[in-house]
Amino acid sequence: MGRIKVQNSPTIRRMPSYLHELLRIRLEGRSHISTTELAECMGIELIVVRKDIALTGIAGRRRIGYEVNELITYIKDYLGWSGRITATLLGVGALGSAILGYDEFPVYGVQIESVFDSDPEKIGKVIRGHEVYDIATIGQRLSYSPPDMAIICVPAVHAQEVAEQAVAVGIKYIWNFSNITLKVPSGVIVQREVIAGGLAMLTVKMKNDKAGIYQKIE
Amino acid sequence: MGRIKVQNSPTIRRMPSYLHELLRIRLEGRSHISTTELAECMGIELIVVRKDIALTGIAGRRRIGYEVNELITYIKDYLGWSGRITATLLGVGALGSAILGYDEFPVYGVQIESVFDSDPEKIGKVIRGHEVYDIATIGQRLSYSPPDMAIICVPAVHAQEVAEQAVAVGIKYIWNFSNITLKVPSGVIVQREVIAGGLAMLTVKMKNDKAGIYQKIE
DNA sequence: TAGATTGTTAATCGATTAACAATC
DNA sequence: TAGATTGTTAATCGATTAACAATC
Repeated sequence: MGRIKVQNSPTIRRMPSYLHELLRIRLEGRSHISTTELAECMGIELIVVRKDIALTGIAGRRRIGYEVNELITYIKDYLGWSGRITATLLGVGALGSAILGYDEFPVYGVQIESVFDSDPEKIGKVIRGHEVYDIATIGQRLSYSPPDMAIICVPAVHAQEVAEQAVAVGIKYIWNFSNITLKVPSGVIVQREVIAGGLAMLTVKMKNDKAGIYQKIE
Repeated sequence: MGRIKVQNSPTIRRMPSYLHELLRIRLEGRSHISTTELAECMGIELIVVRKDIALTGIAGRRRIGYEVNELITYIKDYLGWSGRITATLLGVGALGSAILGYDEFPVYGVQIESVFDSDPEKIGKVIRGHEVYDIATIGQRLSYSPPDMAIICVPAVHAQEVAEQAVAVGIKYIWNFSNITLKVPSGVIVQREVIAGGLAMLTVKMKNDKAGIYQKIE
């Protein structure tokens, strides 16, 4: 059974918060920000922010700080959020619907392209602008050009089965909102931890076979 | 500005998963479980599970393992989930509604007692069995006997204001689902991190003024 | 007994924190 | 210049991992 280790996971957990704050700061029209100020407005120790920002590899200007746009780019790169991630939502119950309505996904580069459910009441209906497809048709609809990620919001009893279907069509990332640990083949990354207040995905960085935030990979 | 430090936070993050798994195992009618088996079925390293379980202070039986019911009790105690936590839900939009419908809250001892919103369309309506009250009446309704926790699901622009109202009525824990960092008086614990796949609250253990998972306390 | 498991102690590793150098 | 800030190196702390003792 292989495992993946998440490196710098505390830093990775904080990164989305920096990103969120920076996006807010950019909206205010600010062009530069110092770690001093960022630490102050986020309630995090200065040295922590400094170390985290340093990890992105960005160069700052002494006495001035970092260019906001540039820092946003560096953090996105660090998190692997710079490219667009296409996603399919599997299960559009209460939580799935809330996720579908989360209007900051585009900001983070996540684009939900399709929505599936097994409830005949929902199939064919349009929810938040997305037509709901029958989950039984997932192979037929997605295997030609699978999205990067499946967001699993089905009840726990169906989660494993649905995850396997997702893997079968070639999906490589699973964001698992169900209550169970999913067993998927090696190479598929299952993310089970979520940071609310941002609904941020935790980026997974591979390492060797050591401990950390694990997912069983079989 | 004071700060709180979370001790053993990696362990605390894992505890709800153990709890969830144990509840499942108990439903199967099992009376005992070994860390070997628990580690195997959860995909976590044996030694990690062993250390975590040891932290709860439970005594096991060699060659047999731990009594499932007892272990559940010890983990709940460790997390501070043994007593019942009363809660009020502030904001019943898509996410709030999903939270309201989360049927495992009672398992974890969280009891949502009241629901507030500011939308005239929703006030007075009954959503998932709860009458929605006007958020403007929160002081009048809750200050006599405030719940332990406020679950904040209002839009980011209102989150700070709503948090302050919650604090004003005497609420001591805030579970913040909004996108912003809340500024609250010292002594109120704001939890911003959530583990999905369990929607588990992260228990906060106080320590001295060192680093860790912080919340600004002012 | 042998082996599976708990229980405990020590070693290692990595994250946090402190201290200070560099410089605009 | 003085001071604010970045940048860097070292020290400390705590979590993970390894090793092994105890025992049913």
